[in-house]
Amino acid sequence: MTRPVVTRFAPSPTGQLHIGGGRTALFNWLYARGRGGKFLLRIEDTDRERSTPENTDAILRGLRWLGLDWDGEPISQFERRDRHAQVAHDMLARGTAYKCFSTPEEIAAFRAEAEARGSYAVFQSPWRDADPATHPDRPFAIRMKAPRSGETVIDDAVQGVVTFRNDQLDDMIVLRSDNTPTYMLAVVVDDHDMGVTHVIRGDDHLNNAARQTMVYQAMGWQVPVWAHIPLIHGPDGKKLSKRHGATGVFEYQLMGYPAAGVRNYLTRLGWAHGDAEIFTTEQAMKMFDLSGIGRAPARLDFKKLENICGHHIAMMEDAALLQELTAFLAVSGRPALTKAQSDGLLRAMYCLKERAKTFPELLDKARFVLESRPISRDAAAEAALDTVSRGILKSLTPQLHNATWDKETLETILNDAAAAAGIGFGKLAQPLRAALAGRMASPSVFDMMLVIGREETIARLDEAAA
RNA sequence: GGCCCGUUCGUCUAUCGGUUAGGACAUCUGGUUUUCAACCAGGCAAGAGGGGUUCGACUCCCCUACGGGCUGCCA
Repeated sequence: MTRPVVTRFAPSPTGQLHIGGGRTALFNWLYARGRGGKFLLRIEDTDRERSTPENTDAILRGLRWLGLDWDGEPISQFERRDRHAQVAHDMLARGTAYKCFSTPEEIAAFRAEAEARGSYAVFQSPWRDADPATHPDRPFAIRMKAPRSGETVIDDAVQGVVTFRNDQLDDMIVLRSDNTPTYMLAVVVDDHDMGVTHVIRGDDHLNNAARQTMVYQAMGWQVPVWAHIPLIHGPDGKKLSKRHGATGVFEYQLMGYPAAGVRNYLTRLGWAHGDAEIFTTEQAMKMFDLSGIGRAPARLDFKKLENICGHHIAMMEDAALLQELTAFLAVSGRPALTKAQSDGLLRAMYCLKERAKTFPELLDKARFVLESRPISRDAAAEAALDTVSRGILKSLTPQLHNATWDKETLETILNDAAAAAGIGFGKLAQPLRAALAGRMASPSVFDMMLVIGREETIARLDEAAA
C-alpha cells in the first residue's frame, strides 16, 4: 500500500501548454517531488491529425520555464500502439472484451433512431454474446465487455466517493477496427506500465475514471488513486478560452512574470493550506497534499498574480533575478544587456527588486542604470526641470565634488541645499530624479547616486542644468 | 434527455456540528514618504434558494436554481 509515489502529466500536443495544464502538471510535480516520488511525462500523440512535434517542444519548454522537471524521457503514446493492441487482445483472451462487427454507420443509425424517439439509450452491440461461429469475415473493433449491472465506485481524493451505475456505461471500444487503440485503453495501459500510482488530472475526466476502472479490473491491475481537480476559469467565471487573452503558459512568460511567482500563484489557485499565501517551492512541496484541493473551479485573478510575483521578485537572489531577466529579454525579443548594463543592474538590484512586480516594471525603474548619457527624458521629467530647478542643480555640483560618497553625507548635502533654497526636500528630489533617471518614477535619489557614482551623477546634473 | 461534479466577501480561500464566519488580493479611509513600489492603522464585504436531521447547521440529507463535465471507432 505504501508504494513509492509516481505521478504523470499527459498532455496532447495539439497546442501550446495551457495554463490549466500547467497547473495540473504543477500539482502532479509537487505531489511527487514532495514525497520523493517520480514525476513522469507522457505525450498523448495518438491523434495524428492534430499532434505536432512543434507543439510537443512548446509544451516541454513551458514545463521547463515553470521549473517542472520530469524523470526519464517523455513517453510517446503513439509509439506504444502495439502494446495497447496486445492488451486489447489479452482482454479478448480473458473474455473481458469481444469482437464487435457493427459498423460506425450502423451505430450512428442506432443513435439517430434513438434520438428521434426521444430516448438516449447507450448502444448495446449485438455481438457481445454472439457465437464466434457466426462471426463474419470482416474488420471488427474490440469492445470491452463491461458489467451491465451493479455499480462502479470511484474513491476520488478530491471529489470523494462517486458512484456510477454500470447500466449507464456502454461497452466502450478499446481497439478500433483499424487496430489503433482508443484513448480509454491507452491511458490505462500506459499508466499501468509506467507504474503510475496517483492520477491527478482535470475533472473533465471524472466520468472517464469509471470506465477506466473497468479496464483495470478487466486486466486485474491495481487501480491508481484518482484526484480530479477542477478546471481553471477566466476572470468572468466562464471556461477559459482565447477570448480571455492569456491561456498559454508561454504568454505569462512573455508578460514578464517570474516563474516562481507564477508557480506560487498557480499552486494557490484551487489549493490551500490554512492561511499560507506566499511560499517558496520547497515549502510548497512540503505542504502540498491532495486533501487541500478545492472542488469548485477557480478564476484567474491577474491582480493577485502580480502581487505574488512582486513578493517573489523581492525575495529572489540578485544573480538569479538577473539570470531570469536576461532570459525574459531573449524570449520577448528585447535587446540583450551589455556587460556594463548587467553589471550596473546587479549593483542596483537591491533598490529595484523591492519595487517591481514584473520584469518590464523592473526594467522601467532600472533605466537610470541601463541608460548612458544623454539621458532621454519623458514629458514629466522635462517639466520638472524648469529654470529655477536647473539653477539649484547647478549650485549642487561643487559640493558633490568633495563629498564623501555615502548615503549619510549625501543626505546632509541635499537636505541643506533644499533648506538653503527655501524648499522642501521633495521639491529638490523632483528635478534631481528628472536629471538622474529622466523620468519621475525611479528608486530613491540617494540610491541612484550611489549606484551610478559621483562622476556620473555630476555629469547628469550638469547635463540637465545646461 | 440521461449520468456525474460543483455553489462561503468582487476574486483566491479557511472552517471539517457550537467562531463576533478567519486570512490574502482588490477596493475605500487615514498615516508615513522623495516619485514609483512598499509599509503601518482602520473600514466595506460572504455561506445560491427552499425544506429537513439536530439542543445547535456554512458544515449532514433531500429538492430547486444556476454553472460545468461526460454521454465518439477524439484525447
